[in-house]
Amino acid sequence: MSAQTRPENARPRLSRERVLQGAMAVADAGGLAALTIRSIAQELDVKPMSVYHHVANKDAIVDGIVDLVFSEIELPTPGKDWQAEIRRRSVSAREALRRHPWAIQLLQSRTHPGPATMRHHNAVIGTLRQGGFSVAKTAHAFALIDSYVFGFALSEAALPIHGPETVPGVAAQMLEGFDPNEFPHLVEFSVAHILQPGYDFGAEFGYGLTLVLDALA
Amino acid sequence: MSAQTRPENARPRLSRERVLQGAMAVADAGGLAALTIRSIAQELDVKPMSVYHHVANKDAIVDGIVDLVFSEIELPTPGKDWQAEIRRRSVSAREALRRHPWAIQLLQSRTHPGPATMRHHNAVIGTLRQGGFSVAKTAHAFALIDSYVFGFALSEAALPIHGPETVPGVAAQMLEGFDPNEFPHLVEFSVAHILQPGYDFGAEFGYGLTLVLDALA
DNA sequence: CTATGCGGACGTACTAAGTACGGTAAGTAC
DNA sequence: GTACTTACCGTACTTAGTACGTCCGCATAG
Repeated sequence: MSAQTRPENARPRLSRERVLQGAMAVADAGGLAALTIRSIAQELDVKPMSVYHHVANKDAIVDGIVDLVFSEIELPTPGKDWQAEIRRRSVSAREALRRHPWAIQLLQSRTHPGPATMRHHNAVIGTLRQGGFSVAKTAHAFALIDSYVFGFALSEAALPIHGPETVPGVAAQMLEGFDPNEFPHLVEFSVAHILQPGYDFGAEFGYGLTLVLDALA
Repeated sequence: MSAQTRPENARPRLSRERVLQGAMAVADAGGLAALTIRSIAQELDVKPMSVYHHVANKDAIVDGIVDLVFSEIELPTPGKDWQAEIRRRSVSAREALRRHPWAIQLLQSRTHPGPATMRHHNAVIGTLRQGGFSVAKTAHAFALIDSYVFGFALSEAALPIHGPETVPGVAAQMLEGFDPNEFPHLVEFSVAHILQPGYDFGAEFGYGLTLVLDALA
């Protein structure tokens, strides 16, 4: 029998793509702290040092998975209605960052954008320019929109809330050790809003996005 | 001679406060990666394990310095003109995060707010409420403003730019390895705006802040 | 078929970091 | 003085990133 292919039950060959996908799976499951060379190797059913045949070092892996996240964001189409296109891309970006919250804190430290990141920025800028924005206005709009989108994702990820049922416990824990009378506005806000049934911070996103896009128009 | 006081040239006693100040100095100087127990100890002229007599673990140090950053933000005063007060606090917040850019990526993972953080949130919410915002509108405004402020700080910190003279080199490095024709909008934007003398991303902050505050009014 | 070369996977081991555990010395209360 | 407390430190264990060298299996040359 020819040995040109591996036995069916063998794992496929390692590759840069498989390393990055494995790394993303690890980060999704356990957060950035769980992302170690050893955990990635285990996820891929391989020994740690094998990973290094496909990526230079851990930083390259991190750069790679950040670009993977950008590749999940729907690109706006330059030439079409800018407001609708930017809205679609913003909603998509927020969803991507919700799926991969660990990516947010990496956005800051990564200075080696990958191809998906470049395509993304190019498409956003092109959509604004062809939507009638001058170069200077494009800069304003780009800064405002992305600050809002990424900032919202940051706030959302900072909330230790995973499902409505966890809200009361978290709120109680945050206030524990403090005198409630010292923070009357915070207490009123918690009781009258956050602790109400049906509270969902994520719903705020659309409200702010509409306000921002209208303000730019 | 009495030994009730240490010799003059001796370092002062360690304390939780000195540990946090030392940790902040280390982070300011070398970023989060440089923040290790050993580096903090060296900064304080002490051995590593001595630090642990004043803080429970490294996480407690991180929680502590995040709260220190919040303590540097000017609080808005409930009852006064909300727009002016929120603007002052937002400008102050952005400046604090520029002094301590490492704090941004920590905002996300910290779920144990300190007293300064609580005071800050309380003051912001109080200012909005007494500015005439309903509880629901306060939630909208709070989410929008803070998303913008923190998101802007995140974007600003993500730029590997430290002074105008470094811009061309960074831009060149980012495009290196890519075909410029693939990203025409990005190239136009870079050439026509970013590479112009006097370009300063930070100046965008005020523009977006005004737009956001006006939209809320 | 055998020999040979190459590249992917791996074993070992070094360094740095967090921190558990117990020791020691200086101060404090009586 | 004696006993207790507090602050500081020495040692050592564990987990991480990764440099270095080895081995094995496949592909191609002969």
